[in-house]
Amino acid sequence: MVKQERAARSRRSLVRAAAAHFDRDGYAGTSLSQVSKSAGISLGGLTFHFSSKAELAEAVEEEGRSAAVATLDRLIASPDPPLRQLVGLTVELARQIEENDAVRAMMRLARERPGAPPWSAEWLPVARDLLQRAQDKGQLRSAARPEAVAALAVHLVSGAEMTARRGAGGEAPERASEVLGRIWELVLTGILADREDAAEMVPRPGAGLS
Amino acid sequence: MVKQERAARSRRSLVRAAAAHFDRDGYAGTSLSQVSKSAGISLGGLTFHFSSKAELAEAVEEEGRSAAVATLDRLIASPDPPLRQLVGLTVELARQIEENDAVRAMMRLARERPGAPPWSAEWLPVARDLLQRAQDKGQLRSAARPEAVAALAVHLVSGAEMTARRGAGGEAPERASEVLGRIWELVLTGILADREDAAEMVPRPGAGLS
Amino acid sequence: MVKQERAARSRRSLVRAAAAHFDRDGYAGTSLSQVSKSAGISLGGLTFHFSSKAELAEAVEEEGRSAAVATLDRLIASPDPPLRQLVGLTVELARQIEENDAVRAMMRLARERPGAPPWSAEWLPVARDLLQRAQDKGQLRSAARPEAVAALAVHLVSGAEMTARRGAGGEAPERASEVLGRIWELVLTGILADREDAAEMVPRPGAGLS
Amino acid sequence: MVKQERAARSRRSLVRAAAAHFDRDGYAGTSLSQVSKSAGISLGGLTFHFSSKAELAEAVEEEGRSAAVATLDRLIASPDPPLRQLVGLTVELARQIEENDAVRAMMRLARERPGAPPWSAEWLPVARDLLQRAQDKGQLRSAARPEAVAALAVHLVSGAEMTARRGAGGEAPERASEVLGRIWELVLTGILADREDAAEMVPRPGAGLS
DNA sequence: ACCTGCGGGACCTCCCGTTGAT
DNA sequence: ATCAACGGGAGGTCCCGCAGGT
Repeated sequence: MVKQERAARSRRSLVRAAAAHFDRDGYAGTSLSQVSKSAGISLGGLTFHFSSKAELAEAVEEEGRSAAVATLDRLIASPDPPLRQLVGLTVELARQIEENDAVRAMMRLARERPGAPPWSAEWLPVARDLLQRAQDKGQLRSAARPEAVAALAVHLVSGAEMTARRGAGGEAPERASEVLGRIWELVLTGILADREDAAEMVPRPGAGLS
Repeated sequence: MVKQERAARSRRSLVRAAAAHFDRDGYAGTSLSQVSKSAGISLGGLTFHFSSKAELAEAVEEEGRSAAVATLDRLIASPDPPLRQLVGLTVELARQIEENDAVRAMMRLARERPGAPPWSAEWLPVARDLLQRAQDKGQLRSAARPEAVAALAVHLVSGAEMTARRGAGGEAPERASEVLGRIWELVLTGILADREDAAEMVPRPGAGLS
Repeated sequence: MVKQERAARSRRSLVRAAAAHFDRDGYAGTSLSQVSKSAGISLGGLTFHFSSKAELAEAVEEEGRSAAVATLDRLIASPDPPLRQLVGLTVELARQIEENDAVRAMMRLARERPGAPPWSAEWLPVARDLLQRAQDKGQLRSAARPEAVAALAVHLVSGAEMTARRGAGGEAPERASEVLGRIWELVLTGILADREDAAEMVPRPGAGLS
Repeated sequence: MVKQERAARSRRSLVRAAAAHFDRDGYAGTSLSQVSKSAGISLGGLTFHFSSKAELAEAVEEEGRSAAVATLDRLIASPDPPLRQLVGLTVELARQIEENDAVRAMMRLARERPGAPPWSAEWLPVARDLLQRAQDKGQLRSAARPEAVAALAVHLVSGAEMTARRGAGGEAPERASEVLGRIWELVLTGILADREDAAEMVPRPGAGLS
């Protein structure tokens, strides 16, 4: 019993240390010896818990993923209207990205590891569902097709991750979640003073350099 | 003369091969021997041109950066209105990201290498200037402050990079630049059917989980 | 327990093999792969015990130094008169130099490695002390100042090292310690038949080519 | 003609630079690129003059050797008595060792390069001859056999080299040639106050640790 | 004839991820 | 859960050709 408790604590501290390293240095840039040193566990001990580097990375991914989906689950349980839920979902995600090493590590690992499923697969279906319901309730402009808004959401979350990652060393620690909130206000109502101009603002695909 | 020509060709093929590897595997995940093999140049030859991995990475960054700024320079020379220029700028950037290994590699390296200036420093000032002029001409809604729109643009370009990167292995080769175009159409005119609802869609910062 | 024993044996055989190589080829001329091969330990195993070449060299130096000072300690514990102790000290040192790879390697490494303290610092103070006592007891000629005799001892030990080193490959395996003994007999009593001639035998410093 | 002059100058500056490096870092520790940089000649140029590192080392050895034998030749032409010539010979050698990079490099290379003839082969015959003549003239004590004195001379020159080499970085730049002079004064007349004690000062060979 | 730019591999030191013996 | 050892590359350097210009 006591042994198992100690083992669980070791495992947790290994995952936590690994998350920090994977987040900062990526998969290839992280060495197991660094992780074991940060966690205060011998390299042999690390091997006992995770028999390979890939396995450790998967544990970190799992940790981050579950933290993120826990947030999602809490949010979609709220009684808010669907569109607000979508916005809240991305903003909360951004907050997790800012504050949780494992979440950032998970996103980075999902990108860098070959064959891993993209992280957006976890929440995109939810987002699409919310948007469908928003459309059904007439909250969306007719031109705003759910699929396009979902793509927008993906782009914004990507941007939030970059903002959070860069902000760590910058002098202006602007919070990614707040930036994202301001962007949503903008996006929801639109940028143009005159909506009629929109058509000629976007270059036609394949048109080359105007 | 002949020598210099051959040297220049070798150098170029090294940079090209390195760009592909850095793009795919990142800085730490790329080995010089792989690069030299891909380029068909011996490791000694690589060392002659680039005395360290960091130097090679800098050359790749420079290559990608100059390709990108060349595109920017061409765009801002057009007589289009500023807002359209901004949209075109991001869309053309996305196209470069799709098509040019070196540009993708440059963006990735700029993130992964410590101490490197963020790539957005190159085009953000231009974007801010365009937005200021758009505001002066009354093209922006009063609520759309230039700084916020610039932040939006950064997020969208980040998202375009991720889209382009993921698309490489996916089954749906959706072009990042086209996706970006559709997103801009959405964003310019807004998402909400009723603009009055915007205020209550975005959670107040610091409010926690609503 | 058994593990630690095996580890100690591995370590020792590494140090022994390294001593032979450092002695023969010097610091820069010795490669770790050669050492690991000679010791019958894989290169990775070597790295486990000594994380760098410098660290291995230090272990070899320490090994040789301790062997030498052990000899010194045994000698100065004898009841012999001081001058005889000094002679015995250099002769025993010469014997160590002949027979012990680590001692030779230590002396060579102490010369070749930048920043390392010269080996003579270890025994010169002892020699000076012996000479001072010899002078106090009236065993030295008045012209033989302790400092000068100490310098002579240093020269002779240097010469013994060279003799031992060259002898390894020569056809005349003359033992350095025996040669040194004969030299001391000579030096103690002097070379000249007529001591009065000494003054005009040595060129005055700064006189150039007489 | 002009070409050849320039070539000779290049060659000389290469040898000079190489001497400094070989002296400081030894054969294995010296890289051709460093030498070429110090000499201000391209690496290809170096290869033109010396087609291999060994060849360059031989040129340096030759340079140092000829400088040393020139000194010897000048000395043995003097009308001094033989013993004084021997002393002068070693002292002048020490002076060369102090002042001439190539001489120091030559001595080091002669030790480090496998198969090279020992440098003492160059002057030992001369020394032996001088000692024989000194004995014939009755200048030596009967116990001072020429062969033993020659061995002493070799030891002293070895010691002078070490003194010169170590002195470079020390705080007391004591000149090797002056130290050697004082040692000779000592050695010529002897160290002991009472010559009768000599027999019991030197341990019998093979006696082990007294 | 003299020198250089360019390129080729072999190797070196160091580190990494992993595995048995205990 | 550890200690000890392994083998495979990593990045980097080295010594050396060889085609070509001056």
